[in-house]
Amino acid sequence: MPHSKVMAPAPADSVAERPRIRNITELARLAGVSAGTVSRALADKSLVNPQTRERIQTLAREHGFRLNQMASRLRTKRTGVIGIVFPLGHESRQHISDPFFMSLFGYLADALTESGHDIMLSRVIPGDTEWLDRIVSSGMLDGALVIGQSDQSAVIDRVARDYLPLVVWGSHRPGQIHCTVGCDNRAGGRLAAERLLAVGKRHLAFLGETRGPEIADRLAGVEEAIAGCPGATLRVVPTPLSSDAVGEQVAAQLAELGDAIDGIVAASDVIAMMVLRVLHERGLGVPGTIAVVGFDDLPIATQTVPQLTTIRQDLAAGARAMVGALMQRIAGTATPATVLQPELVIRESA
Amino acid sequence: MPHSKVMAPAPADSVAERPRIRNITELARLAGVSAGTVSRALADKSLVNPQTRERIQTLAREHGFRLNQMASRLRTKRTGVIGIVFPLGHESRQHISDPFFMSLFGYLADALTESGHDIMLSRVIPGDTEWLDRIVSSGMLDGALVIGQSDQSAVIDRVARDYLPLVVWGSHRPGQIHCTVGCDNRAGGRLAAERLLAVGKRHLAFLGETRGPEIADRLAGVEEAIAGCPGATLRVVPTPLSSDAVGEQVAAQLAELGDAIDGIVAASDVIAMMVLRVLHERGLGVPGTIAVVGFDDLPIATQTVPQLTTIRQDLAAGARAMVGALMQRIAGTATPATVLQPELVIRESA
DNA sequence: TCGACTCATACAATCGTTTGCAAGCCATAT
DNA sequence: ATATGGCTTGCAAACGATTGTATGAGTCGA
Repeated sequence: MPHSKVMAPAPADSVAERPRIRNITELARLAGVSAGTVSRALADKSLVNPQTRERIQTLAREHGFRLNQMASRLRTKRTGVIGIVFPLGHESRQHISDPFFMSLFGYLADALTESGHDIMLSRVIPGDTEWLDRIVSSGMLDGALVIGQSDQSAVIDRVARDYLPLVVWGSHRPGQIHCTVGCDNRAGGRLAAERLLAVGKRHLAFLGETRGPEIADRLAGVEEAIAGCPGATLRVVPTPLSSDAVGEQVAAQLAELGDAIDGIVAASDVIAMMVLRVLHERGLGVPGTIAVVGFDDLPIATQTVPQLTTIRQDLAAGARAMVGALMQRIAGTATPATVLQPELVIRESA
Repeated sequence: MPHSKVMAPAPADSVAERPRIRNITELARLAGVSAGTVSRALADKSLVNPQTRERIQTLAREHGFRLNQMASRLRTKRTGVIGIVFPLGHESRQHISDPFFMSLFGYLADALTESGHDIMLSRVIPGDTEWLDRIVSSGMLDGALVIGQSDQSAVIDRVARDYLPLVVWGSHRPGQIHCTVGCDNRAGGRLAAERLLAVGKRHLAFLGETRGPEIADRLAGVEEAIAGCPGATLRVVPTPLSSDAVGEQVAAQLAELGDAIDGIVAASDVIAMMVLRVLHERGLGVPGTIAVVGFDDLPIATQTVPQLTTIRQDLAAGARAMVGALMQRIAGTATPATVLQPELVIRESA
């Protein structure tokens, strides 16, 4: 069958006038050299005569010629693409536009493009335990970054056993195989609770879904602080990190808690933001009646009313650490986990 | 089997034990067939005997074998990857984590993965006029989606002239070559201003950077409404959509405007949010003293205090329209622009 | 029993680039 | 004049999957 090509709506311009150069061989014929030479010239290899190189490069530019990446990547076995994945184990309704994910993603994107890599965002099919296997063995990636462990630590560990170029944002646990970068969530939780205790609050609630190690560690930190303060109490309320209905859920939870509490540690700024809104609607003063501490210090934390007191994770540094570790692993060197120190940022809500 | 013995999670390395299968030929030898047959079997082609097919698929699964995507894509000339780009023409400090971008991106990601496509996020080098050329001729993409025209309409048009699979979120202008999906920004601007006029405000300010067609259209709509209302005045203040220092900038601008205004049309919800925060700090009542209308109706619009009255763009519908048009264009059919109708959402701020 | 016909599989060319090796050219040293 | 060696360049074999065509083994009817 002949090549049936659909015609685009009549274009006509200078570039299209010249016969389209479709591959390196055609360009080679045009330049009067061999394909190999063109390849080397375009790659700026020193083996070709500077004049020839310049001539070929000019020709390529004039004809708007670009190398076919698929062929090149097939040959070199380097794709220049890094996968970024956001596992949604226990919260399949969690949206990709989750602010935390997006913030870290933005920093990662900056760091990766800086080092000349493209980014592929991979879909995670909820309920599938092979999600990471599919992604790393797709043959499209030089390496992968996973944002958040969710409740998928076991899956990640299994893959990490024989796939080196993999770095994960999350908590490091003893015996864990995969390389993590993340903050000391336990210390962060402790800081949050200590702040509330310091401003005189005694009856705290923790809002967060503790199935993943990160949030669990934050809760552990809170519990530690509580244990160190006689008379202090803690209620734990499972609240998903973010989803469509989380607003109403928070409202219901707070209504149920009633007057039993005077301080809240939210597992994330997003949850804290919803909490502030609900408290405002119920006419409860923040921080007077109930004080609130968030976690993450996302940009939105400064935009809430009142501004959010929160635990800062340095995501820019975290992203740099992740990319650095990944590059080492791509080069073949295993890397240890990185633990960043969280920091209490005092604003108005506690 | 004797007493119940706790099984250490059987190091499922039954996979790792066997010699690693690296390509289709090795798998073929193992299965005692030819490479071609394996290829067809894995692709579920009907030409192979069902038994053979099943046997090969099982073998592939046991050995954790996946096709090399690069090779496959080189051969078929289909990549299954769609590029998503965010041009940053006049606002190079605008961050990739811009909430509007991320919201639309989220919907696009959903729609694209639904249709079995991968997503590649491409970097735009500020100050480079070849950014889109590089992206579309990288050979990695089946098509591209551009989010926002910024001030790059000319560049986009030039590329669209001979690259069909390209769809852009933004405004449609007469004579424009590239296919857009977007809302009627002029109508949206008019709705916003009319709302302010309807609640008795007469001295309005428009906060937004009007170099791109979208914001310019919104302003045009506002001006239309003003023109239809004797005694109404308008001040236009160029405010970037989002960047690191935009908060302070808004503060300075509002301070300068002083008491000259009683209503604000913000070019986006993000700007509106900053405006609310600044007004609150300066003790100005919203909507009493100054009423505020945003644009976009992002999720954050319901989280502000007071909740934001804004112009809703249906991003979910927009994303579906973009992906639909792109699929048609990939198949070779040109598509017309889609214009969605914006809608006034009245909350508390105006 | 033989040709026609199916069905399943093997063969081999192809996608476009990269790269080790060989070959050609030219200048310099012997 | 010949050998030596440095630069350039050409040649051809990969990379791994896909697919049109050819081949071989059965099956069936006459």
